[in-house]
Amino acid sequence: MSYKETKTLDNRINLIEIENNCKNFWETTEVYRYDNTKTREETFIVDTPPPTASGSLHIGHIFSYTQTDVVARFQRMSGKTVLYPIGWDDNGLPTERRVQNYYNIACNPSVPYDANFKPEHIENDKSPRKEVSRKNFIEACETLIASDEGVFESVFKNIGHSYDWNIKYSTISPKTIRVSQESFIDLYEKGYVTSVESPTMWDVTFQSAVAQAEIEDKEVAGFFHDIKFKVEGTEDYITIATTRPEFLPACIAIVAHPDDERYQKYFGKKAIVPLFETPVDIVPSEHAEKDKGTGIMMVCTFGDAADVAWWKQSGLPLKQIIGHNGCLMDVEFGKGAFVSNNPEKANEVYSQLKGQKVTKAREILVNMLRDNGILANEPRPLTHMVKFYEKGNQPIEFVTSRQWFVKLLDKKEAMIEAGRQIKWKPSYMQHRYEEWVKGLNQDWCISRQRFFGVPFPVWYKLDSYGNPDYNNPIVAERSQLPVDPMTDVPTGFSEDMRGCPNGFIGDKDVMDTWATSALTPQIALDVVNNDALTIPFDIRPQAHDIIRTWAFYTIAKAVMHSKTIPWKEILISGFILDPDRKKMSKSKGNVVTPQHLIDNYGADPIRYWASRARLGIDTALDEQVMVQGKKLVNKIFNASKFVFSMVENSALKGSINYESHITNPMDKSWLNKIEAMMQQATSNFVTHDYASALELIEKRFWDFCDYYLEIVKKRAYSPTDTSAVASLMKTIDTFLKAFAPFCPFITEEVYQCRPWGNITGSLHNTSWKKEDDFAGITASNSVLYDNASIITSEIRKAKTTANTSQRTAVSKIIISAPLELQEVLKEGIEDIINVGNLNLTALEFQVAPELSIGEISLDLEAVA
RNA sequence: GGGCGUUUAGCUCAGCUGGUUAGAGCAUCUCGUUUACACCGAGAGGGUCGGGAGUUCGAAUCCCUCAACGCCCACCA
Repeated sequence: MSYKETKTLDNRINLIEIENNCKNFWETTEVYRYDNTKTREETFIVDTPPPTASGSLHIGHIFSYTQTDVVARFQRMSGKTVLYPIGWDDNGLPTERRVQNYYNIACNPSVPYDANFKPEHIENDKSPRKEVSRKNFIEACETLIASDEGVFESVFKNIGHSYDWNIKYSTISPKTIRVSQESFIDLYEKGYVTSVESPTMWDVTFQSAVAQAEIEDKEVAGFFHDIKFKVEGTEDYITIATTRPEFLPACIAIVAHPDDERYQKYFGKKAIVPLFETPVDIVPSEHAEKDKGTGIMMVCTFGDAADVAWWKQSGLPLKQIIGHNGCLMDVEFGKGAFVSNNPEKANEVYSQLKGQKVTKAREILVNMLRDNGILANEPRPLTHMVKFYEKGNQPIEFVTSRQWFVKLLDKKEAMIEAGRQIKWKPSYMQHRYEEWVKGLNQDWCISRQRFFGVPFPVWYKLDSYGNPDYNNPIVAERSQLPVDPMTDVPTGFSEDMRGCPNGFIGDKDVMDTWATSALTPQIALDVVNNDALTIPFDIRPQAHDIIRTWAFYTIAKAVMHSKTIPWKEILISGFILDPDRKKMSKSKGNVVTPQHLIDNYGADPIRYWASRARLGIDTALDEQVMVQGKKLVNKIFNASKFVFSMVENSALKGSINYESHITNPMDKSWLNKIEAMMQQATSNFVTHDYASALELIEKRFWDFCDYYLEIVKKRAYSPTDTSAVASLMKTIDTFLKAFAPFCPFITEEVYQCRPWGNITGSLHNTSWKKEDDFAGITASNSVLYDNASIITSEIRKAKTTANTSQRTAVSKIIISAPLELQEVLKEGIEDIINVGNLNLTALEFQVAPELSIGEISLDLEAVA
């Protein structure tokens, strides 16, 4: 497979054609294929983030993923084989939500499977959501992600990311499910994971448990309600301020600060919950603060996280009133924990609340309080922060349910230590990680009451009454994996025993999506199946918003599974902000999609834009930088074309020996700068500072176009010269490699059309730099070239000042310089005369003892 | 309330192991050019480096302090 038929550059640049040729060439010749036969030392491993495949990519993805690609490309050209997998994070709630909306269906596990059901997308479908079986729902998810992922794949290919597409995975594939279930079993066997019945943060919209990392605070308007509680055995009332009066029926205690003078006399007494006539203890507790509200508060099960903590240490019975759907459950006063002095009245009041949503119940209850004169005054408006599930639109509630938890709180030290062994770039990002770990106050709830995810490889035995024995789960054997306990059967049982007394049931929950994506290193290793490779990987690239989730959970799992770190370095990219410096997000509606920018500017210019940004720095979207990139790409094309024409014109073609041809001091002086550039760029790249490398290379490249090329072009066109032409060839070759990680398309095009040397494969499989690249062809310094460029600049300035054309001949130049410098300059006299458009006689040197080497002063005479 | 970051030309950003006159691109203005490139070239103007105080022979760079903005966390009766 050759790159293209005619190996010449077009007269004008055609980016679309170039991009298509490259994509085709790279794919058919497998330029980016990972070599599975190499050792760990010969391999560079990237723990690529699997993007959430539901929905669309935004320009921020392209930004950060391109930065990683630049790093990976450098490593590849440095002789490593690069394990650079790509995957899709397609399990979990985002996909379910998208599927629900796209096909207008909802999953109802009690509906039977319909083999003929085909999900269909109808624009603006207003009909009621069709309920389908769990299996039909999962199939619909699979259908939609297949097409979403196709779109992602083509964008990534269009932007030139060098993934090995053979190493592609998805987090819902059977292989991944096996890895994830194996992880669960390992943690279970180590005793790190347990199932616990306890109050959990619960999203009532999705009716699922959620984890601390998925919580987002939102500012919400609400009211303070001042409610009067009678103190039993006295005529006194105490006023309690609450934002959640609907929790009155679930009140378990009244607390005030132990030092609070106002309430000392009530400690040990009971307060009567109004309307429900429930006596509750008034107790001293640090939980209350003297100067907040009225200084005295009610504890309910559960108004907030603090209530949960207080309840756990109180030993008091649980009064759960919020159901899984966010409505008030059916409870009966006078029974169990729901004590009342007047159960009849309490039940009468509660009957008006039950089945209502929280907000409606609050409204009803407040009206009843007002009507009964129990409000000390009218509700006072306030805005306060309320916890939401990050993808939900109703506040989370605390609901008691059975969930699987990974014990993390006892491993904080180990996780902080692991974080310290990883090199964070930028280094201050490690702070964020440590602060998060230190602030962790809950274990990791990994079960979700959803459908499209990794099932728990667990069943429960049923006793003779049909009750599940949650304390002794039947965990799948590793050889069985992957399993779906809802359809697969545990060893020793048969399908007809499912759901029957003395039989079994499957765990119907699925895992938190992070429980699987925290295994991306293990998933990648599983895909390539090479025993020589292990964690830690070389780099983990990711954005800073998911340090608390993805980075944290990946470290946690690596520590728990193998007591090691998952990667040596973590590269944190910044965000793309919209031009008003606001974070781009779907909810703000300011998301910019990448494909039209790629279409407008071309892939290389977009990559240039991404590569200019430093790690960790948030950057405003600025198309001016893409314009700059486009100019650079255009210049690479044109300068190369120009050099090609000189090469075609000269005798130098085929294989050349640079050392014997590059003899002119001016050329050697220039190549000294090129060699220095490559050395510096290499050391920048070694620390993943691609942006500094690019800055350096770009600066030198414009220097090349503006000065060196102008200085030597006359000589290069002369039939007797070979040095300038050879030097230009070496220069172009070097720049192509230098720009290759940043602008893979244009550099490949130019490389393939190069009229010299043997071209056997892709530029991107050539070597970035060899030890002896510049042996024998560079001067020991660049004084000659530096001064020649200063003289060139001065001549141009003089002509511009004289408002005359740059082609005008200069009649005389007097250069003042120390003698040593004059000697150096005389070695490049021919080029200096050419660039000034002078006669040989018109250049004069003057001795200037006050100047030192490297300094000149110039007198131009009579620009004619 | 805690942690972290940012603040440099009209805009987007470099520079910050302290050292000549603080840089680039875009934008603005002037001039030029059509055999590498109008997706062009040559040049010019434009900044008391967020404010204040300090260390130093010397500070955009180091220390302190204040402010604005952003992100994360906590509180949220």
